[in-house]
Amino acid sequence: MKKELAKTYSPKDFEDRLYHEWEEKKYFHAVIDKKKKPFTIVIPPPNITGQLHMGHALDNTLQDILIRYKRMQGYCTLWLPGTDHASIATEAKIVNAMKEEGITKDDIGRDGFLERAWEWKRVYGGRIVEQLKKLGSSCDWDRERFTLDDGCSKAVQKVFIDLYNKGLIYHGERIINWCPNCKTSISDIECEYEEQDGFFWHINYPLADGSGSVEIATTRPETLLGDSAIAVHPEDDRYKDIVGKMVKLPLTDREIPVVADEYVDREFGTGVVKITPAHDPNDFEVGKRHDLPIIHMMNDDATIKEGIGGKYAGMDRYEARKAMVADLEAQGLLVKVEPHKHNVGCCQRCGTTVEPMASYQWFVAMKELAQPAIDVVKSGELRYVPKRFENGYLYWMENIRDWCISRQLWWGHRIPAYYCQNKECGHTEITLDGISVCPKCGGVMKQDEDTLDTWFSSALWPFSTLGWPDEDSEDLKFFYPTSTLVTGYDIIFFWVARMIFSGVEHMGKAPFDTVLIHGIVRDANGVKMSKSLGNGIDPLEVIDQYGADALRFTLATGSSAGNDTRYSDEKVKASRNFANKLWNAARFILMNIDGEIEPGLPEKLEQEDKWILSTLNNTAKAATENLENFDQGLAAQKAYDFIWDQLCDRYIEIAKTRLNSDDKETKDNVRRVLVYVMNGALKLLHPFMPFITEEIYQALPNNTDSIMVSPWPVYTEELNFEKEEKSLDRIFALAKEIRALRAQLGAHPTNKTNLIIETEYTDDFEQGLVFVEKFAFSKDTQIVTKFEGDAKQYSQIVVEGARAFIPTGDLVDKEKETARLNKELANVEKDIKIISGKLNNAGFMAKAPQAVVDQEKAKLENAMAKKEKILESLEALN
RNA sequence: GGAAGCUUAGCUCAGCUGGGAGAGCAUCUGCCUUACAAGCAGAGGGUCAUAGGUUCGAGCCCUAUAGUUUCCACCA
Repeated sequence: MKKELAKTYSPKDFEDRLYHEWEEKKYFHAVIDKKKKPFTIVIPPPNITGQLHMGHALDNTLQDILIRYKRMQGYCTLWLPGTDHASIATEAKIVNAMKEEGITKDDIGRDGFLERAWEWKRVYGGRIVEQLKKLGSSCDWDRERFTLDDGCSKAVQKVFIDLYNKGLIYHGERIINWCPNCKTSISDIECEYEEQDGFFWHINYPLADGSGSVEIATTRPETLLGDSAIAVHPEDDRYKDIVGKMVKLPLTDREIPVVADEYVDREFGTGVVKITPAHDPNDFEVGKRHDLPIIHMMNDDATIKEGIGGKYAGMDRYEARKAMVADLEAQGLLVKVEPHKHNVGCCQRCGTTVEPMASYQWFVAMKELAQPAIDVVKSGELRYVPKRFENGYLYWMENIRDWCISRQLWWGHRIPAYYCQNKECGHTEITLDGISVCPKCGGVMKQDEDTLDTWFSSALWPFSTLGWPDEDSEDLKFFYPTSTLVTGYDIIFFWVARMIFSGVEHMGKAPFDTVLIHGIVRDANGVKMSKSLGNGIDPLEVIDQYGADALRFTLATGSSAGNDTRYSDEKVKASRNFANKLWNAARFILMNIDGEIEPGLPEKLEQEDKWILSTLNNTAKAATENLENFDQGLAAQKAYDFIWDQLCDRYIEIAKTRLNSDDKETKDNVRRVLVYVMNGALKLLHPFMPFITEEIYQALPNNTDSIMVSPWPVYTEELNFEKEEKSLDRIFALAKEIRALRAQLGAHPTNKTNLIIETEYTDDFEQGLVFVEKFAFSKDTQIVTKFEGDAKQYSQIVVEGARAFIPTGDLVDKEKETARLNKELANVEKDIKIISGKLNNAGFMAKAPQAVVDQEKAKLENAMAKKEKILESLEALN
């Protein structure tokens, strides 16, 4: 024996130890073996600002399950880990930390800031990695990457340049979402809409020729300062006459034209819209069509601009709104104010209301990139599990807009664009190598100050981490495309979609064949766990209390693909109890094998051995199918049911008789089966509960040092014992009936039931009978003799043709027994009615498959027999 | 405004291509049976949201309705 198991299950005592052992033995490390098929997962890189939360725990548990399963199946498995620099999130944290010290970014400058950022990474970047290890994640840490490391940065630069050269990245003025708090542009999907109660202000714009005024309605009166026109629908008869005229822009001395544009909805508001090209995407388009000036009226902190804003200059946008509305009212230009609900875009990061602004930024032209990314899903080259997530993906891709990728941040990949400072030259150079002298005019070149959207680098993750752009990288050749990507539905657009088009564009192949989508983790009340609500539960505390295995098992069985899962302590406790059950079963086996037992099965198998082996065999088959279908929860459940119900509650109980035998061979045989079945069960459970299964496996006799690298159980015909399985399942049904009867009769466990059995079954039942004697129904029942004498003196139980008789005596309460029998009689009669109804149905007889018909016929026969017996018994009682 | 998911036992959820409703927790009863009380043996509890339809047969397929959640769009 190699190892002792502690008396009580205490995961803390071995989880860390085993993890270190695995790491030392390099079990996580993928060594390219061309004889094997690769199976690769790239981790969704957690932010370096992050702390492990339940979402990570779920995501990584699912990945580890797949990886461990495939590793045992003999694939060359690589789970590639890493972290994300998380440009905006990290920068915000550092800025906040600096605030405490009373320092701003400008105080320390770009280099000083980056120094701090790297220091932050050094201190906190490893935190989440250590936390992932607590969970048991079998990542190849030798290949750990960081989105801002040299390799990834090189990939980013190359992609930028390639796309620029193909004309798919461009610099231009567009309406972007501006966060006045983060002081950077953000992409469309980083802008989250929130319904707010606002107002609709109706304002009169006087016609310049003095012939009256035009009433417009707006939710944002302060942007009036940036108006460059008002617009009406070209076919709106009400306003036909004013098109082309000028109106006086209130609160300013400007005059702006009335234009006609089909964009205007005649039904909405007054049918007249103020056009502010610099601060509204639709107005921007209208402005382009009518060649209107773009008037920027706000600074990057959302205060009103000097020079445009007049007396409002310097005011915050909401302050200005108040002041302007008051002034409009004073001038009699405010017609009315209506309450109005509308959606306001907010910064995903900080919640500040974003300001749509016309701005010069870098964009990725998406249309051309999107099409192949649509095709790979439509053709089935890449699939989502569950499939329904393909709809959202395709819709998004088909309606995609250009991606704003430049950020006014310092922490990130700096844009490799250099501009000639000589205004007459103005040359732009995009280059990997940096450049300080203009190749055209010899002037000074300066690099773009901006960095790239953090998702630009994560989009390349499946190949940048494997060595790209080095085409000769062995890792890249062997492991790309990767296999399964596991992530939550919340980042399909941010990340998955972008990886797909990037992979197709730069590698010519989709980056993975399957995207496994899971839901989010909610608390016991179904509320999304979040920092701000404070309802998050720290996975590390759960691990500390119940063990990583219990947490993993809970998360794996808690939901099916694509669906949210509710976390509750009760569930973890139940999982821990299961681990405890397994632990004790293992202890029992170890206690009884008493020295070395040869791994492998004995020559002679008893009926119950065949039953448990066959059941294990079928469980392996079913669980494997579940895993292949990405139904991890179902596979885990199968292992659970097998271990608890079949192995512990039945086989181990049965085995006790033989373990007590004086015959060495009898004893050894059952010991070997016990060890074999336990090993098999451990393997089926290992992907879900890696620690406890390893700890037990190492204590049991077997052929491999670690369960991690032992082969996955494969279904085999040799261990398929259908007859024994059926026969014993029938016996168990009988046992259940007997126990139920005993319970109803109030029999005390020490008061043994004398049991007499009669059956129409011959061979296998005779064997079953022998077995029943061994099992003895948990020692509360014993067989005294075969049936003889007057059936009327017995309570009886019928299970598919087998009958058991319990002598009526002190055990039987006459009234209770009569009631029980009457109830059973009613049930049987109901069954008979249903079944015969079916059999008399011409349609059923004509169309149902023969097997179903036969099944029904057998059921009817059984039920009829049962009815007879019950009637007999009732008669006997009275 | 558009789309998708969900509605099954008191609670949380499984139920594969249609063939007589399941688990865990909770509740109740009896047991410290020498691996495990984090356990064992039982019991109760469901017109599978509602109404139609297809079918010999529907929790499962179709249609509509209600409730609920989420995503997308964002007409000032």
